[in-house]
Amino acid sequence: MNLKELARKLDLSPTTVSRALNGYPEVNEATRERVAAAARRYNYKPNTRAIRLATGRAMAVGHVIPVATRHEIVNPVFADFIAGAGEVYSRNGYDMLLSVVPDDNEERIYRELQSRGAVDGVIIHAPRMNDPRIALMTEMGIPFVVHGRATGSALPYSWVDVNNRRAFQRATEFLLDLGHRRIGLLNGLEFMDFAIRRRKGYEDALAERGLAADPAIMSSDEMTEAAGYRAGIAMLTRPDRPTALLVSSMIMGLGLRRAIEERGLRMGRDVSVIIHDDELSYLRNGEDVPIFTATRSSVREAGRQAADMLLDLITGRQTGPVELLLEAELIIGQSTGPRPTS
Amino acid sequence: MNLKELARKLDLSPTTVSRALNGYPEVNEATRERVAAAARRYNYKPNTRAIRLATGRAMAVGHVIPVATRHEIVNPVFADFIAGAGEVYSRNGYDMLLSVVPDDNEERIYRELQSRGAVDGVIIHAPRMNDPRIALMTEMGIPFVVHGRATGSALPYSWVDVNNRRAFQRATEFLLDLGHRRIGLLNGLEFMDFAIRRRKGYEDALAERGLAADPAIMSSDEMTEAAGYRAGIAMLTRPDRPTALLVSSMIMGLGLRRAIEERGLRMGRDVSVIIHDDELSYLRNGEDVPIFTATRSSVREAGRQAADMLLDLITGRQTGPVELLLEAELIIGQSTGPRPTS
DNA sequence: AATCGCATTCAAACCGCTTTGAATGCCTCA
DNA sequence: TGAGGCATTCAAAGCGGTTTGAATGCGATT
Repeated sequence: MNLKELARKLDLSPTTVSRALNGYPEVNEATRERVAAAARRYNYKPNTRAIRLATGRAMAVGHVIPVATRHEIVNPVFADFIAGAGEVYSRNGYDMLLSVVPDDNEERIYRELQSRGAVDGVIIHAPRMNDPRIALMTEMGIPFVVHGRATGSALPYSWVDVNNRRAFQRATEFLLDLGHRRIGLLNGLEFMDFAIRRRKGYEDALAERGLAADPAIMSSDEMTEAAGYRAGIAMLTRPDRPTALLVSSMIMGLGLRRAIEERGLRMGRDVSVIIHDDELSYLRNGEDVPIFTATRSSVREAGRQAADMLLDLITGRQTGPVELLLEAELIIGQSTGPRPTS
Repeated sequence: MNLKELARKLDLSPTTVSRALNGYPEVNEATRERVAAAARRYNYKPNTRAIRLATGRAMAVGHVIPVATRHEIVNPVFADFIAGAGEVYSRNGYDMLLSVVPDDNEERIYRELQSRGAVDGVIIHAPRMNDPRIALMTEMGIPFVVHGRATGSALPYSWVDVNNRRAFQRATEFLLDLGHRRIGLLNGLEFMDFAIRRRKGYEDALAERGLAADPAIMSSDEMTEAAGYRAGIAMLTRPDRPTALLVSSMIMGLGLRRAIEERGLRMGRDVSVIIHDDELSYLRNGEDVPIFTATRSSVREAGRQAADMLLDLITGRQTGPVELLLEAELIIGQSTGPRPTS
């Protein structure tokens, strides 16, 4: 059952039927009702493909998921980010298009999505420093929202980000207040923007108390369990081992905990740990009592906000760059305590 | 740049250009090359919307990701499964459409995908016992592949699954061979098909040695870190605590390890643990030496296989139900040892 | 020289909707 | 009575491809 057929049954032109169903004002109310009834009766559903071609809108949003070619790693926060964004899309009748792409091949995919007219807008994931994608998107003229920011990018753009600098600054200050002086950092890869900002926050807090960051107890790596373990072992076997550590993710924190326990130490007593908690649904930081003291910010909520913002840009409800900075909470768990005396 | 324009530049008809690009045989080779060169030069990409309308094919595959309404949990294996499937799709020019849906609302979404003509086929995730979606898909006549199986479904259907029963049977036997007699199970939710099969394998192995499964040391829950911890604490505080545990996921295993260590026990000495390892990219089971003894099967590979199978069904390269049972490896790590004498 | 077959190419219809510009009918007002 | 205005409906032209059926040109065959 298509529009033409339905129109014939009603003895109306396709034009009128289309207008009746799409709520145009120039249709007689009686006619509109007749059409609506027939549409219901014959179970008419307009063909999406035709609508898209006719209107020129894709009614779809693209998410390009870069897979680190180096280690084939998929960022675990995507699942929850996308869950949040997906809610918003389906509420608004948009589809979500996912492209999984080796991260050395992203530009081609964006260009293709654009020229094929497959999407009306795009979410940029995992921005790096001076990320070239921002210039690319701007040049292509596709509405886009960045999840995170790209330090060094001259152009204005829309983004949703957590205040990573502030979060890690506060976390560091909290450790300093507990008396810690030797505080290590287990960071993500430091060409990722969020990692740069976290490091900045950490260094700023130390500097403010006249402490210098010690590269020997700062690491930067993929945020996996194994990397957390590896860096943990390396730092904790040093004679001048840190008494506290800042960790960029829950998963890394689990690896670190393994290292701590393997070294016969106790987390929260011998070594204090603060992680960043994205509130991944399958990896909650404890239930009533948090396992880790953490800077916390829901990545699912970020997904919702970014999707909302993007739809605003696509539909023209908003123009020009929009920015949203979410603050992370600092929640106190069992993994921190005063500097051990000894 | 569209087809008409490109044709004009080449001084050819749209027909010929279209055929040249789509590899039809009736085009002169010289012409084909000329067209290909021009397409490259002008960066021509056929408009997806138009192709879809003209051919009636969506050139897209749907993945419906159910989000557990109870706890809002996104299954962490999706990310890697989708990474695997996505590779296959993009190699074949298909798009991947993701719908994130509360799990009580799935049917409507499938019907909609179908009637809107948004996809050519669908992957069914996380099948449950007697899963109604199989009958639904069959009735709607959409090609589909199930990731997993649905015990109790009478209809034939295509699937890709791990031999979960066999994996857990072997794992249990391995523990029995190490002298363990009191072996617990930390399973996923037991309306999920894979969980039913794992339990079956575990019970079969016990029964074969004349042992009965003890419900007091069997749990079934969401596969989160917290649930692993909770079940671990519960079982390990029993006077007749198990000396070995089978765990349905790496993440749960991490929670269990936390419980073990908190109880002052040592994993691999006081308590043996075998997990199931999906080889999630961000959660590798150790690097050279596995942390956990594990039944191992790559979910990313499963994603590739399922996608391949689905495309075969869509294009008609395969008809009728196809089945693929992947065997899990049993890899020995540091989390198992002989039953402690005491 | 006329016919045929083959390799190429093309014009036009079509996919199913939206949208523009025009037409129709009826009522109102001068 | 005729013009103007308004409400309503319609025919036809897109959107950008694919596909059908016909046309063209040319060498080979009779």
